[in-house]
Amino acid sequence: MQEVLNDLFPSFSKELNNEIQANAKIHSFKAGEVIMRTGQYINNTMLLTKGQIKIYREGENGGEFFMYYIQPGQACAVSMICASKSQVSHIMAKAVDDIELIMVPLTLMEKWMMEHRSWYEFVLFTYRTRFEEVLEVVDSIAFRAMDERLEFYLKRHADACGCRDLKFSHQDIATELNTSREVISRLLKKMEQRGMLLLHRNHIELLN
Amino acid sequence: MQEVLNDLFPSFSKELNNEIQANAKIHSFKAGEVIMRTGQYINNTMLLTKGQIKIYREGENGGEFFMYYIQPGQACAVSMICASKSQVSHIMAKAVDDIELIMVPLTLMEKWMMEHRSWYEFVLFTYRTRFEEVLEVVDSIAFRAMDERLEFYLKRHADACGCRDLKFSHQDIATELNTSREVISRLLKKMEQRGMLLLHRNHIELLN
DNA sequence: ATGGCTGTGTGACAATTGTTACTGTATACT
DNA sequence: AGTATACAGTAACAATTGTCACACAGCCAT
Repeated sequence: MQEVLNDLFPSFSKELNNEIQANAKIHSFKAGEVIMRTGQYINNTMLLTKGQIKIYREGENGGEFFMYYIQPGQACAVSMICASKSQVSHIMAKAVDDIELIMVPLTLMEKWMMEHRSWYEFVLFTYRTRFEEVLEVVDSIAFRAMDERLEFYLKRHADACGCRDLKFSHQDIATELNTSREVISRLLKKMEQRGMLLLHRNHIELLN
Repeated sequence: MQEVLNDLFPSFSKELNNEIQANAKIHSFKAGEVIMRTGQYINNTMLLTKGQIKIYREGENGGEFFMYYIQPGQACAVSMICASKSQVSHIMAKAVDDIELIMVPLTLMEKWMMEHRSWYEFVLFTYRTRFEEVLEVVDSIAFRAMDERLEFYLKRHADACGCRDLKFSHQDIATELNTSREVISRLLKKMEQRGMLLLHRNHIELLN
């Protein structure tokens, strides 16, 4: 675990690393598993060490609106914020691929805030970047029409996987943008005609 | 100031109150003044003691999308998050009426996190509630059509002022929801026909 | 190969939202 | 009082988005 921590969380102090190794547990989830449900009580802060997590906001009618990715070396801001009072989660987290994460009990999470400057800074950095990311999401839905939102969506996923080949069906995208498949098909077709991408079955190839 | 602190921030410890009185400055703004601009550097955390503040997200084309209110006894979460590294603001804050606030230099804000448990809890509480509030905003635009968003908007403003008479023009509402006046007029008219409210000039009276 | 399933393409249409244009009416100002 | 201005109502139309219906192609299992 020492190696993983040094690699992915280089800002953590030696003492903090020792505390983590002494107290935290490693969990793993299979691809597609739901890690945290809306309404579930949160008792741990999670540090992601392997794989990717997607964070969704759930609608009343079963919608799953995509908000952001969590990458290795990052933490779940919601689990940190809620942790302080064993609050209920307002989001849903799903494993994209097989993942591994370090679970820190909330009591320690709080204790370390006082004792370890590097932990304090990490937590605040996490808060800040997630807040900003959610603000960008607000932007995209408050100010932009579906065509631009789709571009924004594709771009973020390409950034997340670091590749130009996205393995989604049109229905997947429609669900995560809370619209219908036909709308996505139409808009993708237009983007293909403009030379922005190539469409394949279950797979979109970004150009340019 | 002691009295104001006791009244509006009852959770603060005596020692914290003393520190605040020794180090913080009181500022005031007139109704309608912009307190913080998008892109502006943040060097202070702000505690509101009088009046109300509205927080907006600004669009590229000049839109002012309303996100939430700050009430007396509350703080600006963005200024706390950004403060830690003198970051740039991603939101715009405007005084609704004449306001007064306590300005805390960011260096102290950080120092107190370590030294005063009541400050630490206050900051985390602020983060958490704001994050949740923004998530609700995401909900409203991601999952709901304009009629429901308008209801949500009116409800929040009625809660904020604690009254059933909202002194807005249709244009005000349209701007803050990033739509056009005609759309708001149409929807308000329908709501009036359903007996949900009464329309007057520059003034909407909620019923029920 | 056959049949069944999922994913995609498309047309037609409905509903919502955005835009333009033009009223009239209340309010503020001189 | 008379004028200018901001506000509100509304009709007509455009554009976008949502819904329904159906065709067809690729893939998998038998």
